[in-house]
Amino acid sequence: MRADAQRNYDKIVAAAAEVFTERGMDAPLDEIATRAEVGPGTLYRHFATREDLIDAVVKSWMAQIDSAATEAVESDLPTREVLQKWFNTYVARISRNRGGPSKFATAMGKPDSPIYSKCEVLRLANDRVLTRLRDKGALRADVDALEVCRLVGGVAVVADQAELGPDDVSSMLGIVIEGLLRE
Amino acid sequence: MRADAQRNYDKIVAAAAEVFTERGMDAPLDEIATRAEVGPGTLYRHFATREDLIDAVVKSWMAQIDSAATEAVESDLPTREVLQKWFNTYVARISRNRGGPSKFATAMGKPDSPIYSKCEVLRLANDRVLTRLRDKGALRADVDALEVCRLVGGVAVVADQAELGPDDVSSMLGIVIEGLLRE
DNA sequence: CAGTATACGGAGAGTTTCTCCATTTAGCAA
DNA sequence: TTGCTAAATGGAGAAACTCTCCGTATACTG
Repeated sequence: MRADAQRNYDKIVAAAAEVFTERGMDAPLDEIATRAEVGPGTLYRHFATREDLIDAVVKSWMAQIDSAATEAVESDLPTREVLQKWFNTYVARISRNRGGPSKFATAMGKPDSPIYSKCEVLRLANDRVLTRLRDKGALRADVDALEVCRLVGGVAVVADQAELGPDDVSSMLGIVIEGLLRE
Repeated sequence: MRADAQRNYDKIVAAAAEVFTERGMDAPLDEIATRAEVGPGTLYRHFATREDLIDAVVKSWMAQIDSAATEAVESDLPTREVLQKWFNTYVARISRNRGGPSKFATAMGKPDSPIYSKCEVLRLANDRVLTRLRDKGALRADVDALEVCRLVGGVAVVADQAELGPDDVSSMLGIVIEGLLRE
C-alpha cells in the first residue's frame, strides 16, 4: 500500500471512530470523509460499504471482549453473577455507538457480511463462557452460543433504540439468565 | 372532513398497507403516494410522519392481538405451551412487515410516539396474559409486562433483521419462557 | 529525474424526504 | 343553478445522503 494511501486509511478510521461516537453508526459517510480531510471517492475506495468501515473501527474492541470472556471463564463467583457481569459487558461493548447493536444483530450468522469475522469473535467468546458453565453443570444442556448471542443482542438492540438505561438492560438480562440456568 | 380528503386518506392507507407488505415498513413514502395516485404533498398533509401512517395501517391488527391474548388467558394448557403460543403469535403479528418490529421496539414506552397507543395495546394484552399466569402461581412474581414486551420485541427485531425462521424464533422464546416460569 | 502505476478528490447523478404555494374542487348559501 | 370560499390538491424543487467516474496529482522505481 502506498504511503499516502495508508495515511488516508488511518485518518478515515480515526475520523469514523469519532463521528460514530458523536452521531452513531448511521452517521453520514460524507461527514466522515470531510472530518478526515479526504474526498468521498477516497473513502469509498478504501471502504466499499459502511460495514467495511465499521469492521475497521471495531477491530480494537475485540481484544476487550476476549479478556472479559476469559475473566468470566476463570471466575469463581456463582453462575448467575458470572453471567450477569459477562452479558452486561457484552451489551455495553456492542452498544458503544448508537446503532451498533443493530449492525451486529444483522450480521450475526451471515458469513458474507463484512463484519462477520467480528461476529464470530463475539460468538466464540460467548461459547467459551457458556461451555465452561455448562461443564460445571450450571446450565441447561441445549444452550447454543449463537442463539444466546442473538438473544442478548436483541436486548442490546431494544435498549439502544428505546434509549433504555443500564438497569432496564440488567433486568432483561436477568430473565434471559434464569432461562439459561439448569432448573 | 371533506369527501375528497376522506377518499384520499383511505387510498393512502390502502396503498401503504400494500407497499409495506411488499417492501417493508421503510419503503419510500413517495412510492406510497404514487400508488395511491396522490401527490407527495397530500400524503404528508394527512400523515405528518411515517409513524403516523404506520399507526393508521396497523390499527386493524390490534383486535387480533386482543383475541389471541384472550385465548391465552382462557387456555387450560400448561403454562409453557400457553406462553409459547402467545409469544409466537405476538412476534408473528408485529413482524408482518419487514422493519415492523423495530418500529414497535422504538416506540414501546415512549408516550409521544405516534404509535404509542398501539404499543399500549400490546403491553396491556401481554399484561392480561402474564397476570393470569402469575395468579395461577406459574410465573415469577416480579415479571413486568413492559419488560417482557421489550424482550420479546427484541427477539422479533433480531429475527426480522437477521431473517431468521420460525424455529429460531421459537427456541429463543423458549429461553425467555424458562426465565419467566416460577422456579 | 523521468515514467508509470497508484491514489486522490470533487463534481454530479440517483434516491428519498419533506415543503411551499399556485391551482383546483367540494360544499354551501342565495 | 350559480357563485363564493375554505379546504384540499399535487408537483416542482430544496435538502440530505449515497456512491461513481475520471481528470489530475503524487509516490515509488530504476
